[in-house]
Amino acid sequence: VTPPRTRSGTGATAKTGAGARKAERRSDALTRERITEAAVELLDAADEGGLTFRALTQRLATGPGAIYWHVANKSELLEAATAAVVAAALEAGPVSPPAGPSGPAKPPVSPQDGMRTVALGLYDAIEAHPWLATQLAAQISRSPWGAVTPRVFESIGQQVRALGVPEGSWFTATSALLHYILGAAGQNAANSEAGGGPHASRGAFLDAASTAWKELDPDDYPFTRSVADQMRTHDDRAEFLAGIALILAGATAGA
Amino acid sequence: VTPPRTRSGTGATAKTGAGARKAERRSDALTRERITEAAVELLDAADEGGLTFRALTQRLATGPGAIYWHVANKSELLEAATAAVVAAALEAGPVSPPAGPSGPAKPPVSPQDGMRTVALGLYDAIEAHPWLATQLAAQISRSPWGAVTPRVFESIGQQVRALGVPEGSWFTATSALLHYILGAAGQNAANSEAGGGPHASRGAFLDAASTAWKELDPDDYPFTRSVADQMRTHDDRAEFLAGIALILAGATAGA
DNA sequence: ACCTGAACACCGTTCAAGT
DNA sequence: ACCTGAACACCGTTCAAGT
Repeated sequence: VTPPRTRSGTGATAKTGAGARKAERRSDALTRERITEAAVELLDAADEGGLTFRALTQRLATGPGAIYWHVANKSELLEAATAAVVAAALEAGPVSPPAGPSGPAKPPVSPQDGMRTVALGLYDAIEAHPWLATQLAAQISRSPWGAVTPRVFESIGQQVRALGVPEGSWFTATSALLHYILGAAGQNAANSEAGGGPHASRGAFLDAASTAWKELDPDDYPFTRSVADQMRTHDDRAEFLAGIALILAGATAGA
Repeated sequence: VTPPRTRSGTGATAKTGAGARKAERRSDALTRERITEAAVELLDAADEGGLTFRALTQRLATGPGAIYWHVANKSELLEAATAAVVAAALEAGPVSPPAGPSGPAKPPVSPQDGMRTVALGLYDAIEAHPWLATQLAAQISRSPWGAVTPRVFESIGQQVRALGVPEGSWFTATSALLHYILGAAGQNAANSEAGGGPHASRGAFLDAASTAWKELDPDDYPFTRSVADQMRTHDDRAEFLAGIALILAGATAGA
């Protein structure tokens, strides 16, 4: 009575129109991968609340029992969706994991470029899948022994090491970078999401926030007011990378 | 037909036994503060999932309609609970907000101590209320114009300024610190929570994680394996402060 | 082995009705 | 103005039954 535990696929992000797709083909068998793929699509379409066993059964043209045969419960499904998206985001990075039987030896990248690649890979994945930041954070703190945590930690950590951070600070620096990446990218994703379109009302969103900040009480909020413009005018990607650079400066300074 | 919008109280964390309390007194009127207080208690007792309108009505000895008269919906209730706990955590800090008609002038604190006080205030609040990290992160990214975001941002930012960080880096440094604090404290809270007791099986939790990390494939996970011990043996509070110091070192270095 | 779908115990929210 | 509580539309999950 043990369900099959197939390894989670890597490329589970099949792009489709955001609209609800009607029940379609169902000639091929139901697999853990197909379920995970559908889960990712539902999460992308309607964020957190979009993933429902009802919606899932409709999209896959089955009953809930069929899904529960492949997946233990909803949180396992969320873990699988997270793992799939993270794997896809990280495999393009400079630390490509299995590497095969030694391919044609990629050109070496500078440590700075390596770090940027990893950080932006996660940044872009979170922008494409806004639910990812929350899920990743939850999974990392809830089960550090899971598959996802070491995968992310390793990718960042290898860059930390390559950049010459002293060994005593490896854990601290990697943790700081990890938390910053998730937090900043998550915030950016929320900004991008506001208003539906990827860039439609993003400016309006930031304008509203900036304006609200400038209307705060000058006595209680002098700092926030003074920084309101800095927040509205910045380029998000550049700002994100500036944060990475700032942390790395601290990590290599000896701390 | 507009419900009253009383200002959210500051000290809403009334400590009570963790067990479910039976329906009690109900002589006094229902207020937004009393509802928020009960919400915080339910969240503390059973994390995220513990806050339910059913549980809330039972604890307050009312029907759901009564609660909906004071509070628009569940997410507003979560916002209020977050705001109350954050206010309590921050009011002890070095930047005490209204300050009254200039009291007896507190002894000046060094910028380093000020930063530590603010950071540890949030750290402790998150450890006492593990749901806080997620809620705060969600609220900060979803509505930067809300009441909570500027409150937290200001507290951290004033310390950043006091520490002599160049103005061009204020926003970046404050963001990095904020995300680090939420992430690291959230992770610590999850560790503490594992096993119910505050310190009961925390060691076991970290041991399990550390052991799992050391059993990873040496080819794919050299870095994670090498820091497995660093993660198990560290003192959490010291590690947390080391992260703060690391980011500040980067921020003051010129970045 | 794999799938079906009715059923169960919940949940947030509404709203006519009371005081 | 404030509260009651039945009702609604959902949700995750189970499980006897089919193939």
